Amino acid sequence: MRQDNRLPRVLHALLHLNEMTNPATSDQLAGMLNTNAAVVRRTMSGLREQGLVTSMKGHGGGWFLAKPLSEITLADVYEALGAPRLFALGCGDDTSSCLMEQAANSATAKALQAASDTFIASLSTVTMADIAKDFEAKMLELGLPTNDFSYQSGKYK
Amino acid sequence: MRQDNRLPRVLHALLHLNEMTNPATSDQLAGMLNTNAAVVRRTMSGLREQGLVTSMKGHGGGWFLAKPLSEITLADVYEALGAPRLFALGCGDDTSSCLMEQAANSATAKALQAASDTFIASLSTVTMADIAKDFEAKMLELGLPTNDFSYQSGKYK
DNA sequence: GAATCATGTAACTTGAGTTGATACGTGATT
DNA sequence: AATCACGTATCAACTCAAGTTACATGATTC
Repeated sequence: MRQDNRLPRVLHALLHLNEMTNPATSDQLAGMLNTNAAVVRRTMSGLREQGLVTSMKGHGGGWFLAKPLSEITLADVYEALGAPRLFALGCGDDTSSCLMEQAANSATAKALQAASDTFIASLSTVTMADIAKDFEAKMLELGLPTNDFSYQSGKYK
Repeated sequence: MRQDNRLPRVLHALLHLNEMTNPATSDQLAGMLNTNAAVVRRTMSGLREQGLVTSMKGHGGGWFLAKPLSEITLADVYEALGAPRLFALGCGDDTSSCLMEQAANSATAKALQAASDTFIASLSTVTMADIAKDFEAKMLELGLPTNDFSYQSGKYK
């Protein structure tokens, strides 16, 4: 399967939304994320349904945060995306009548379950605000003004 | 992407090999794993290279264990398969010049790394012999003789 | 109220990678 | 010499995110 990059993508989008004063259109976000508007709408729709962001139609419309980043954990975002399949690995078919196969599948499933638990737990401990803080720290480190978001030739400033 | 079931499949195969007195042909294993001989050969080739199993050509040839199950951990098997990609999720493109994207990708990567570490650690603590023991326990529980491996109409006995 | 902007959504194509299937070469046994 | 079985290459099938296009709907502006 091709890689599913929706999670890091949406995290990226939320960071940008946090820095904007006006709603960002799907086209603007698409430019930031190097994709197109339809993908943005499709991907962000889950976040809207979960109340993480709001979208408005018409002139001056677009996307904006529905709550502060400090109240959004990475786990919230992952869930809002529909908790997409985490693993490329499967644990076999559980309908087999072979006891050996059941034992093999069960052993695989246990390891995957442990990994999944760790993943969710890891996401739960981090808020979007934490990521924003990391970003700002790096900006300072590079000697850049933290209010300059013209990361690519000022294209989206 | 389609799910990668090589790990549970190979575990299943190893359990069967452990119970056989003669080498198992690829065709026999294919029957046990509900696939075909070419897939078996392809999938098992990594295990042969890592010295977990041996294969012999010609009359009476086939696959057999190169070491006892107690000396094979699930991590060994996973590595022998080439440590196939674990996640369906990606952590984004790390060549981006956008610091926000880097922060988003980094946060995703951390969670994936933690999950991967847990997965490998979990695999490392279990040997194939442990799985075989689980299997035998279930056989006893069901009141079946532990030396009866005719799990499907005695087809492979 | 007409034009424009922007979301909402559907339909189709593309791309990556395991799996399934077939074929054929090579070595070992009888 | 015939047969068995592995070793390997090739090709099609299937899955699902991502890319793309198109069009309907609603909100704003003039």
